Amino acid sequence: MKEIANLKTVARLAGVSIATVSRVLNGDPVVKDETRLAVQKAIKTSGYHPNRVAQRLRSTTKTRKLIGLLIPDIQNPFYVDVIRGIEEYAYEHGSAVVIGNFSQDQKREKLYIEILRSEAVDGFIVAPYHGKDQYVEELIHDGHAVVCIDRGLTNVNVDVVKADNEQAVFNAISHLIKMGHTRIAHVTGNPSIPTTHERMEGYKKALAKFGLPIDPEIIRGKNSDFKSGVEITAELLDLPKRPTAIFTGNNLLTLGALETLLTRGIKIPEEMAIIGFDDMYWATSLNPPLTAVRQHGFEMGRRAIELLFQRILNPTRLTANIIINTELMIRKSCGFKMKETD
Amino acid sequence: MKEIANLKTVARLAGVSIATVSRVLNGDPVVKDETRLAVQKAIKTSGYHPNRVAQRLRSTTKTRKLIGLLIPDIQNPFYVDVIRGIEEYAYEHGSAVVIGNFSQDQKREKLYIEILRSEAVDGFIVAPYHGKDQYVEELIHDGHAVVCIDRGLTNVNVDVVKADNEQAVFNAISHLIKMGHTRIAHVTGNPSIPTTHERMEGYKKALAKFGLPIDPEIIRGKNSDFKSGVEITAELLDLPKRPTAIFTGNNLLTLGALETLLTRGIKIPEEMAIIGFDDMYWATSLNPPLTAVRQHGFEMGRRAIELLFQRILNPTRLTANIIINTELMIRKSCGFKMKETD
DNA sequence: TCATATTATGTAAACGTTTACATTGATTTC
DNA sequence: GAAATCAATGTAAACGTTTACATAATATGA
Repeated sequence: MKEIANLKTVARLAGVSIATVSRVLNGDPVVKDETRLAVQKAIKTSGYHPNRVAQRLRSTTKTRKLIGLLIPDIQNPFYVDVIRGIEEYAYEHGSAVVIGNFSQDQKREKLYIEILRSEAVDGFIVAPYHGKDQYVEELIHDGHAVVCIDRGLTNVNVDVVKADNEQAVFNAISHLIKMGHTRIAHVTGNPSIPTTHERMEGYKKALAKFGLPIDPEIIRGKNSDFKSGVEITAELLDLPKRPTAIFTGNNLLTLGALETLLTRGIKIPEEMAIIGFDDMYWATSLNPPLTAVRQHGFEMGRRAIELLFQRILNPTRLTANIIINTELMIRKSCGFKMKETD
Repeated sequence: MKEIANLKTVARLAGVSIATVSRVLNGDPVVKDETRLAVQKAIKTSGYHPNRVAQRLRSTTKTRKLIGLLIPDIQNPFYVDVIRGIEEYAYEHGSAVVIGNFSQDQKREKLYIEILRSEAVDGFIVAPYHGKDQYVEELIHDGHAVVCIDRGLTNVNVDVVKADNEQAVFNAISHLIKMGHTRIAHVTGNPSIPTTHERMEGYKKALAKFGLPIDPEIIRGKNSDFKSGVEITAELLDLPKRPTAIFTGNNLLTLGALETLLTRGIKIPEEMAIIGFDDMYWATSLNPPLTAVRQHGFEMGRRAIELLFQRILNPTRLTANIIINTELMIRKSCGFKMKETD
């Protein structure tokens, strides 16, 4: 390992003390221009780069440009968008991001929180495991800067950036109803995730508004993954009184549903309409192109880290609750039912 | 901020010195059982967690459980698989992962390398920007533990985990030829990426083996993204002498190609067959399901971090070059041509 | 001209660990 | 019974920074 330049090296080279070098590095206006120049030259020739570990250890006061990110499922492209939004902003500000992907597993979430704590990150962006999340609550309680994304926390005041889940699903279901559907299934996600309930609310309210009955038979859910989408769609198809449309609670469920419809040879949208939550990059490459609820993940990530930076600078400011609007991207997967009912 | 327990706190609580506490924490067998018990109790009651920043600062010798990951494009799900493989293993070993997504931008790659260096990570897993990558080479030269993934480095001996790109594409093209295709287009990726060339090699060798001509007109590429896939496929369709099959160089290009085929109303595989590099989770939900080359990204990630850990423990061991086999997943997107030639 | 204010720099402590070395008390050896 | 060994623990330096404080050099005011 090549011996690496540190403050001492630079100080020796410039013929000053390490304090002066440090001052130059931190832009302290007190140093004489002449000295500053000499130091800057020494920094250059020695190839010095500050050691962020030492910096972080030393100063509890300043922000030290490392932030922690806790993601429930990195396989879900929605979170990849979120990550990109966060990372983009972090990059612009010279910060690095440590990512913990806890795979919707609480034990794992806990371990990552411990690691990130002891890495002394400046703050956390978390999509909590659950609306009640003991570990995240502790984090906040202990005075760490925390911003929740996608999901809030019921017991605690905290900055949150999320989508208008209920409204989004309300709009999507309303659209299906206007298309003439009266028997609309809902493939829901993991019930321990707060968004699942919000989306359910929107579903129920839309049915209620149009005076349609709520049939528990066609509201089904296991997890929020591909496999559940496959299985539940199969169950729905086997029902004596089949739905004519399916609303899927996230992008993985959507793909699972599509696979089942495809292998069973069900025509979309003639035999089964479908709207999915999450408008992914592959939605327009599908045949037919998928009508989907678009969450602006990138934007959400960006807003979250902005909030986090603000909180780090001002730990006592009031908590904010940012709701990002969704868009219903109408394409071809639920388009023809209306004609049947003409 | 709640005052946080450190060695001193624990030492005071247990009535010993901080050295003894440290010894207990590191499992030094020299401490008396009685003392060990007392210390362990104090650790528990104080809620002590070691400060990884201080640990990392202090000891250059031991591995300090932080590894750096440099990814060219986190939007590409192939890399998400790789990340998952890495992260899974890291998690099992109590390590954390700092991710830098450099978006195939060399300046950005450089900044992340600097950050990760100064974070004193134990080692790096990198998919280099280019076969010649000055910054990664410097890293290796300076004695850091580095493993390359997906792409090697031409100038330097380094551990590499990659796919058998050439063979993979050779197989895919051979399959198309056996299906009766004689005019097969190749939508290639960004030419600065080493894998692009390896895949091209496989394409050319397959054509050569079957005595088919190589027509530059139908070998086209810009970048490795969705947009390029859309545009190049449109160009191919507008050609006076249209190809009957397309091979796309990565999953983003594939989706782009599919979108164009879809909007133009081209029937797959009757009017245009397609095989894509990268078998993504959405491949079976496509209509028709996509024939694709499967790279085992998760496995690749896992092997890479195994290599990295080995190298950290033994910096002088010979470099390894692990080639992970791919599989051609034959589905429905290039299935019917044979009949036409019957 | 001398005390005082100002400017620029240096000194040393601190952050929380690990670890070489020193110290203590007990035990063994001759 | 003194010397030597051993076991268990403590002391203090070190990692690379930042920063309060001390110091030195210079300028200011009477």
